[in-house]
Amino acid sequence: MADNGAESGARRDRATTAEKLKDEAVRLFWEKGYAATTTREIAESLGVQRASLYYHIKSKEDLLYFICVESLNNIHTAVSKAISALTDPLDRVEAMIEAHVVSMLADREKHATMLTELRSLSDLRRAEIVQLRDEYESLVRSVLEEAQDAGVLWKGASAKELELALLNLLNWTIFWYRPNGELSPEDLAGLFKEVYLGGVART
Amino acid sequence: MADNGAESGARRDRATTAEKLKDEAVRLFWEKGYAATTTREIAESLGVQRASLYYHIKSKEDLLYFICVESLNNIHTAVSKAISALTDPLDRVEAMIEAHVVSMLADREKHATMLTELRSLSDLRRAEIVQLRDEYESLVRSVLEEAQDAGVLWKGASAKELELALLNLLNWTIFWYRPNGELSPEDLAGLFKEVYLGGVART
DNA sequence: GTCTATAGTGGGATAGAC
DNA sequence: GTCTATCCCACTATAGAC
Repeated sequence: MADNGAESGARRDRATTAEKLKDEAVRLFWEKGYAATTTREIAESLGVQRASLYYHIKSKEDLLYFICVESLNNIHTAVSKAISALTDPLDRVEAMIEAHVVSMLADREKHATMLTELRSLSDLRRAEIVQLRDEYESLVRSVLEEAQDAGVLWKGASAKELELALLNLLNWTIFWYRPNGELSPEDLAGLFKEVYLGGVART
Repeated sequence: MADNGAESGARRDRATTAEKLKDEAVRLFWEKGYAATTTREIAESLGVQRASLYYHIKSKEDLLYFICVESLNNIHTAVSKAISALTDPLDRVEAMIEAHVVSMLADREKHATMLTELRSLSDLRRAEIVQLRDEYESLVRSVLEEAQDAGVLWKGASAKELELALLNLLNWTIFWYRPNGELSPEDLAGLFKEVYLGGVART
């Protein structure tokens, strides 16, 4: 019942203050944006004084940075794992879509914050996150390219173009998905697989 | 009367200070985010003192509000116009995709700001913008639904689901499109039409 | 590990001259 | 329509007691 979101209520109760801090930060960053979220609000949500935060973190930017790293590691791991046991190229594409959508929506606030607040990081840290993101996108592209080479995906566009179109189709979901809405992450993954692979025209 | 209907290409050179102010604001809002952009920066970019801004606007939020209204009016008008002369349901879907992509990318910063900074508006103004957005989305949905009714689009998903999938595919483009990149807005519209209508699987 | 208190900076907006 | 000068507030982060 209270088990919505990626991390169960039970885990949250046992979480260290540092972990609760990160959970609260990601919630507020997604709700209001990084720049508009104040350390005062984060402290209030946790029921501690502002100064106490700085025992756990060095700066507000630390929170954003760790959120971005975790987000990309999580989705990269989830997708790698989902396709690792499969050999059929089209099966791998479908498993990738499913894992991407389910992982992204299970940890929706974290992924959304990573995808939209990159610009708020310092140059150095932003470059690090962009590299992690590029590595993940390379994985996606290679799975699509293998399917093209196997002759089961359209070759009228480059693998890069197929990757851009696929990530377009999947990622925008974070802006309108609601955990208690009509469509589950699995429903959405199914819809996107149909649309991406089969198209919607019926003549 | 003298101001009426000034939408020409030479508009920028003759733009009033109020118009230049809005142009500069949208550039900065998209680059750094609304909350992270200061009125000091906007004034500096225009080469005026901070206080001078307040002759033209009542508050910083005014700028965001007017940007959002313009953005939605522009894309709604562009798409309405593009489909108005067409009767074939599939032609209308294709023209809608083309007009949405070209309009969105021609005015990229404005649309991107509207789509990502809605949460920074006051409750009242946000509700107004959400309604404008809903009206545009209804137009998109009705075009898709007519094509379903005509038997030329897949009926395995609701018109609402087809709409969500289509806007996903198109809108995320604002995050990676670069005006001087390899792909023109027309190229991208073509790619998205192929992917959305025909799918990418080839068995 | 959390507290009280505050330093130090930068923010949006206004008053009134020209 | 733009200027100089300034108010007042909110922000991040730190110092040092407990």
